[in-house]
Amino acid sequence: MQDARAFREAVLALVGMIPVGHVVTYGQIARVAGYPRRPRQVGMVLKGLPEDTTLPWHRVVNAQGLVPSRGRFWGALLQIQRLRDEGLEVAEDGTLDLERYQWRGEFTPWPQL
DNA sequence: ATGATGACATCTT
DNA sequence: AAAGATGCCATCA
Repeated sequence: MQDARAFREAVLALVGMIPVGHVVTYGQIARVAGYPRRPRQVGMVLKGLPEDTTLPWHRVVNAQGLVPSRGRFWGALLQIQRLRDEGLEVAEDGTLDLERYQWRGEFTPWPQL
């Protein structure tokens, strides 16, 4: 590990690069950030985000396409709501079609945003 | 300081 | 295919 603070910064940066209408998994973020074995810490970072953050944290889901881990956490409903607002089809359970929505492209800063 | 917990993933029964 | 075990490490009690 290099630095917890740097890790957090990297994660936040990547999350902000997720295109609208797409989602990524925790493992994906961790891997691209350069920390292949720390998907969990990614979640820790997001948990620490302020409520008024502009970061699209709702576009981060687990590897199964299930929104929050145990089905319902503090704001699963909110996350699902937001995803739907962006035009994604999310089931009541919070499950969604990863094959269809997972972002597979490069994580680069928005070309025009 | 030690031990338990967790917005997860992956491997092994 | 489904359930259990392991890895990981920052945060909390």
